[in-house]
Amino acid sequence: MKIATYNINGINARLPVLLRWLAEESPDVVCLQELKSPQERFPLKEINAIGYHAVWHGQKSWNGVAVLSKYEIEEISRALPGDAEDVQSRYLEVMIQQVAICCLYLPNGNPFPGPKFEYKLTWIERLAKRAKTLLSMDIPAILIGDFNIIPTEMDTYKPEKYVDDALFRKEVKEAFSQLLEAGWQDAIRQLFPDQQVYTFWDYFRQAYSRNAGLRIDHILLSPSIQNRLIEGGIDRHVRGWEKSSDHAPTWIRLRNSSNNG
DNA sequence: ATGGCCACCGAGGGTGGA
Repeated sequence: MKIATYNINGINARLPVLLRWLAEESPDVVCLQELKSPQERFPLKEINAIGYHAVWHGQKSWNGVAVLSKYEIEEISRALPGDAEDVQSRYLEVMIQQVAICCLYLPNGNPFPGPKFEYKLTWIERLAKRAKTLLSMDIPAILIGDFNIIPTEMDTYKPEKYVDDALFRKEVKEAFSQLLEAGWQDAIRQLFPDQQVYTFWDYFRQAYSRNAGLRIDHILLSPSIQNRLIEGGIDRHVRGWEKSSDHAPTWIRLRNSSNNG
């Protein structure tokens, strides 16, 4: 089973890019972030037409998350527990093929310091709590999406530029490493232990052609699914397409649970 | 040090992204 995450940065503006990538790479499951579309403007017809089911949680102008799948999708939740007042569409938890998949769009948090950064920290605490519950359930689970976290210096082209950036603040890096200490595995780093790999390149200043990137999209595996990790990668060439998102699709392939396929 | 690019909404520039 091939599972991907892709911050699409406006699903209607990027629909040709999304459909082309789906046709070429044929992932089984795709977690999308930043739909930037109200619920009713999600392009379901086009997505169904190429063989994908979809569950989504839209929002006018900002945020919005979706899960596309060739398999049946059972929706578990469309809100991260812990704050009934939070109206931002940033979390969608589903069950696909006995795997709990948590599609998330973690708040950016800039500028630091300020209320947006505080919201980010609170959101991370809520996520950590949900992640802990999932671990206690001892089921195959995946935290996947745009974390807006640069985990280590290795994950940015220029660490010194990001010291006081909300993506690289120590509180945020610590929260990420605590998830790993709790038992979650950073699948992409596991597969590329010594290599600088990025998932995002700014639109500014030819960031993509200079490879001035960040690794901020992540796929974290619960212990009970880690032995199923076969391979993974970042479809960085998609970032070079006309009208592309500033993120690139990031994916892993898992062995089937019942056999070695 | 700053701004640069791109999407959103809505009808012009303001806001958010990372």
